[in-house]
Amino acid sequence: MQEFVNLDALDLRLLAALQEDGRLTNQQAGERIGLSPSQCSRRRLALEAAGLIRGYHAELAAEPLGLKLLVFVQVTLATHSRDNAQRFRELVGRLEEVQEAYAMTGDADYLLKAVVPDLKDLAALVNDVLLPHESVARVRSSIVLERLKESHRLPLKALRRGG
Amino acid sequence: MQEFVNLDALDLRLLAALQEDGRLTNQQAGERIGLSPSQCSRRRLALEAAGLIRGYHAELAAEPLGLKLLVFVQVTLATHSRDNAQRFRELVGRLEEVQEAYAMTGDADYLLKAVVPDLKDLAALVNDVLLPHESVARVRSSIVLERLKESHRLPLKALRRGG
DNA sequence: GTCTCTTCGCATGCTCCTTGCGCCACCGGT
DNA sequence: ACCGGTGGCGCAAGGAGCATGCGAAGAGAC
Repeated sequence: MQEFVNLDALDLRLLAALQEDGRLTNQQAGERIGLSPSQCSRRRLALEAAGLIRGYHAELAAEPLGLKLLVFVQVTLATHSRDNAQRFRELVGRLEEVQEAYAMTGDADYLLKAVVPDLKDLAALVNDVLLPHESVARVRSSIVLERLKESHRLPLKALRRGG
Repeated sequence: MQEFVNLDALDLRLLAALQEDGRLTNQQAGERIGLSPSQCSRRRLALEAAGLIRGYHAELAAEPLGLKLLVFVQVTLATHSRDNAQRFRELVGRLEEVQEAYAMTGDADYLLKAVVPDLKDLAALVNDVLLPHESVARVRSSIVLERLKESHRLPLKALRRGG
C-alpha cells in the first residue's frame, strides 16, 4: 500500500467505471477507458492495494424485499459524556436496520439512516430500542416519502488532480 | 423477470453474501452458503433477473480522494407547485455532488446528501447553486463530524419469508 | 546521445463461469 | 402403495477472463 497516491486521468476513469459497474471485466473496462485488459488489471490491483477501492457490493432492491420504509432519525444524547457516546456507538453498530450513523453539527447530535419493513417496525425501533436506551434523550424521525436520487457514486469530476 | 418472488433461506444467504462482497466467485459464495458453484450461478442469475440485485458497484474511499466533507442539506421549496418540484428534481439529478435526494416528512421538503472536497465547495454548492435556484426558498446544511457507521447493506435478517 | 525508470501490449497458464445432462427427493392423484 | 411429474441439485466441459513474465516504447536527467 503506497503512502501517497497520484492518480492520472486513466485511474479516475477506471474508478468511475468501477463504481458504475463493479463487475466490469478488465476487458470491458479497458474498452471503456481505452486500455488493454492486462494494464487495466494492473491498475485496478494498484487502486485496491492503495485503499482507494474499499470493496465491491451488490446493490439490492429494498422495495421488492419488503423493506418499504426509509427513515432518518435525529438523536440527541442524554449527556455528552464519553461513556454515553460509546454506548450509543455500540448500539447503532449492533442494529442492522441502521445503515448509516453520523455525528452531526446542528440541533441533534446524531443522524441515523434506517431501513425497516413498515411503520410497525419503525415504531418498534424508536420506542422499544432507541428511546429506552440509557444513552438517548430525544429522538425525532422523518420518513422518506419519495426517493428522487439514490446513488452511492462519489463525484470524481469534482476532483483536482493529485487528490 | 418473474412477477412474484419467493425466496428461501439459500437465496437470502446468497443476497447477504453478495451485498457483503460483490465480487464473490460462485465457488466462494457456494462454499459460504453451502451450495455448488453451478447452482450458485443459477440462483444468482435468477435473483438478478428478478430485479432483486440492482447492480454491483465498487465502493470508493472518499477521504483519500480528497472528498473530505459529507453534508446533509435540508431544502424547502419556494412554492409546492408541480413545476417547481420538477425543476428541483432536475437540479439535483444534474448535481454530481448530491449522492442522494429524498422528499421527506417533517420541517423541510427535501433532504440531500452531498459529498464535497471542502468547505469552499460546500459554500459554492449552497450559495451559488441551491439558493439562487428559482425553485428553492430555504436551505439548511448540517456537516458530518464523524462517521459512526456507513454500510449500504439491507437488513435481510429482519425479513419475514416470502418478501 | 545514452541511461534509467515507467508504462504499455502481447502471450500464456490457470481459474472461473455457464449450461447441458442425468440424478434424486418430494408431491398429488389414483 | 404406486407412479409420473416437477423442481432443485451436482458434475462435466467448453469457453471466457485474470494475472504475470516479457520485450518494446516513451519521458526525463545529465
